[in-house]
Amino acid sequence: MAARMTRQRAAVVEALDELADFRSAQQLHETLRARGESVGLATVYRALQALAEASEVDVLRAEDGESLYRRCARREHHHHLVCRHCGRTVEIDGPTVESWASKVAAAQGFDDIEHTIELWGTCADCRASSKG
Amino acid sequence: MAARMTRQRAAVVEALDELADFRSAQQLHETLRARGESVGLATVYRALQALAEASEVDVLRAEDGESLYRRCARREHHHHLVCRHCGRTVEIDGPTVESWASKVAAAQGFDDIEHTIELWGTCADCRASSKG
DNA sequence: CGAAGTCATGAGAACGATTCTCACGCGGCG
DNA sequence: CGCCGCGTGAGAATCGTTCTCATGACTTCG
Repeated sequence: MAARMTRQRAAVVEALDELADFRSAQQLHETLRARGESVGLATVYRALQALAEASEVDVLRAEDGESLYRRCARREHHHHLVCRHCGRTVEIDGPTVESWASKVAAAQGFDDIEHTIELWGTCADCRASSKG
Repeated sequence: MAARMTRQRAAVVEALDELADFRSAQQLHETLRARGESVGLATVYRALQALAEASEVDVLRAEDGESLYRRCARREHHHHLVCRHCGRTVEIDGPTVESWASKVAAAQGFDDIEHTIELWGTCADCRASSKG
């Protein structure tokens, strides 16, 4: 049942493992190309989709709507603080937030609650280089 | 400097005022068509863009990436609890969440923090009709 | 080892939302 | 009332993503 492990999928996973930060499918595709690991773009998308379904990677949407992927350290529910310039990512949790979210939603009679909580900012490095 | 008030823009604003919930540009376009208020799709997009810039409407991204627009009661920062089926929306604030977000971000050395906090769920009505 | 079946691949087409182009027309000031 | 410039709209263009379909790579079975 598990997805067949092919050269291409292995390459995608490997690339994700090395890049600690959120990357778009297209960026990953280019990275693989640059490395000589030729993989079709469609395959990259499929691999990412499969990984996302298996909770092997986290997905989030950049402000322009592009999907970004990342191999996270923990598979449990968590959120991210992401640098909007370089993609640098810090995993965070917010137990307070979680309970607040479900409380609020329940109070309004809503069910099947999901929440999107992402923080975007400029990391110290990017701030330094833009001011330098 | 202010945008020129044309029949088309007025129509978009009016439609937003009547529809309390988040709607996509395309839905609004159809609504206007249906009413006989013929407005080009491009114009709807432009109007919404202008309104969003002026903070006259709130924008958020549906799970599939489509942009949804809504005329909110308050112009101050707030969040939303949205029914993913019908778009029904409840405005919420989370003072706790706000401070948590900035604290966490600052602790990591991030600047220019923005946060995305949206709650998605199924409202009571949609739950009833899907179970009926 | 070889055959057959299954699932993966990849190039390009298709898609859907959004933006752009550009000729034309309305809005508002003088 | 007339001019100038922004707004409009139809369709083309863009861009990320998904689909199609012929081909290729494993697996399993003989």
